[in-house]
Amino acid sequence: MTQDQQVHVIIDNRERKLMELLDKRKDKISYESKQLDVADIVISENTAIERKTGADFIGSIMDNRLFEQLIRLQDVYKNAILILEGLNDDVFESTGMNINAIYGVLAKVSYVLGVAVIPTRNLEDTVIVIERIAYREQVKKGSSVMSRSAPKGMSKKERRSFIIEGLIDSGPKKAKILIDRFKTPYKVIEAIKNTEILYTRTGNPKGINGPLKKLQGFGWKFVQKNKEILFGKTSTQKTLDDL
Amino acid sequence: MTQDQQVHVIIDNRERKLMELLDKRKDKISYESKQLDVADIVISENTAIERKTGADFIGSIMDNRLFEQLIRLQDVYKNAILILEGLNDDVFESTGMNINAIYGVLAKVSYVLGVAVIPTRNLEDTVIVIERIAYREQVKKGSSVMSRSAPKGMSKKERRSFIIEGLIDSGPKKAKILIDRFKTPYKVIEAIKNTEILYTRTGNPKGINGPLKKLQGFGWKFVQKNKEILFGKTSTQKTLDDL
DNA sequence: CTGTAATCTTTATGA
DNA sequence: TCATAAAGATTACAG
Repeated sequence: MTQDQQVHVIIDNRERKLMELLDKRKDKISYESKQLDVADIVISENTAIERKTGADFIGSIMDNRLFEQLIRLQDVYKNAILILEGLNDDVFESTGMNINAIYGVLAKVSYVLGVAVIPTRNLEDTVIVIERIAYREQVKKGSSVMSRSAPKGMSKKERRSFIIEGLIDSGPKKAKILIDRFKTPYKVIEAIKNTEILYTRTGNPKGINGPLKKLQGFGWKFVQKNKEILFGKTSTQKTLDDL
Repeated sequence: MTQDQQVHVIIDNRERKLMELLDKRKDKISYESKQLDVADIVISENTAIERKTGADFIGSIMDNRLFEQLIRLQDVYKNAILILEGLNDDVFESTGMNINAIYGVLAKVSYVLGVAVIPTRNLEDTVIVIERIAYREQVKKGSSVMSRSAPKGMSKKERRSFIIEGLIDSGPKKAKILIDRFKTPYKVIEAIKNTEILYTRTGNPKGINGPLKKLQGFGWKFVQKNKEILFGKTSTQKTLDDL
């Protein structure tokens, strides 16, 4: 899969270094530069990022600007993200600030305020994070691929897709299509059962006929494999009988 | 802010090193050790922490346990916190994992899943974070501590057995019984379809009748739940027809 | 989770 | 119509 879809973000015009790095990734991500007064990077209507280096972070704690900034960020954008860049030993040591206080703030930001905190090592990594978030927000929105292990908070539809995914030879995409069309796993299986493989006169599989016919993405291989899995059949080869 | 009040937490009994460090801070924080199945540190009824070192973090991404763990954590405790301990250069370099993947996971955990991520440099710092969070929960907010035998997720060891496991109320053992008896997934589903729930004269479920009757461990709850998932509504309430 | 390879479906094209 | 090739999409697997 080549995910060459471009994403687009808005960068505060003071983030020069960041823009330089983004220029090197023009094929993946494009940006426009603006004067922003609440965030450093805007991903979408709902999502924006505040970027702080370790020193910035400590500094903004000291002069009490941090919470003001983050609260404003949250006020404007539903998904407020704080990228903490290069919060390493040096920063902890070079500042006269109490370590307890630093972690107290971190705890408050992430779990009381509810701001998503993402630590990065440097600006290069920050670019990666921006790209990933933008990709998720702009391209992958709504293709929730659930991991095969959480049969708990799933809705009935999700659970059915999940069952189908395990029951037949398919991934999440096809499973969803099938459940959307046939509603229940049993109906899906019935549909597969009632779908026939068409052969050419010379005996080569050509296509399918039946309930799955009108759906996109389901061909004779799919039917053959799943019939084998579900019903144990092996040879559906009826070449000469039809004549 | 000097905290005179003691705080109390529950630590999973495998976290020996952590307990050693906590022992040195007896005046600030007390703890009890338990076998926890969903978190590493429990702060209060609503708040619990999963602690992962950099290597743990990468490892749990690779074998897909991370999201399962975090979703369960979130499911049990309203405030789910992930402490990322020592996620430094070494970790990034020593693993063959793609950096994009690592940051993709971080982004998903913190801003899609909504788990509070707090980076620390080492175990000592982790202790500080635990203390700060406990202090906030217990002293500042006056919330009570104490345990809560967490609802266990079904013990699925090797999830690689058979596809019937996708059925809602079936782990490996039941799946094996069903396959042993009915051979193919389709036959299993047919068997469930053909199994009726028996009701008392007053309309309460009593037992089952049909293919699953003679198998051990399959009752009306199993049939009811799975019929609903597989076939949709189950108005199989036929109490008087049989008379 | 991401990136790449493998697999499958569909469309296009020539026999 | 059939067979093959190319293109597009999805799934499988490794890191």
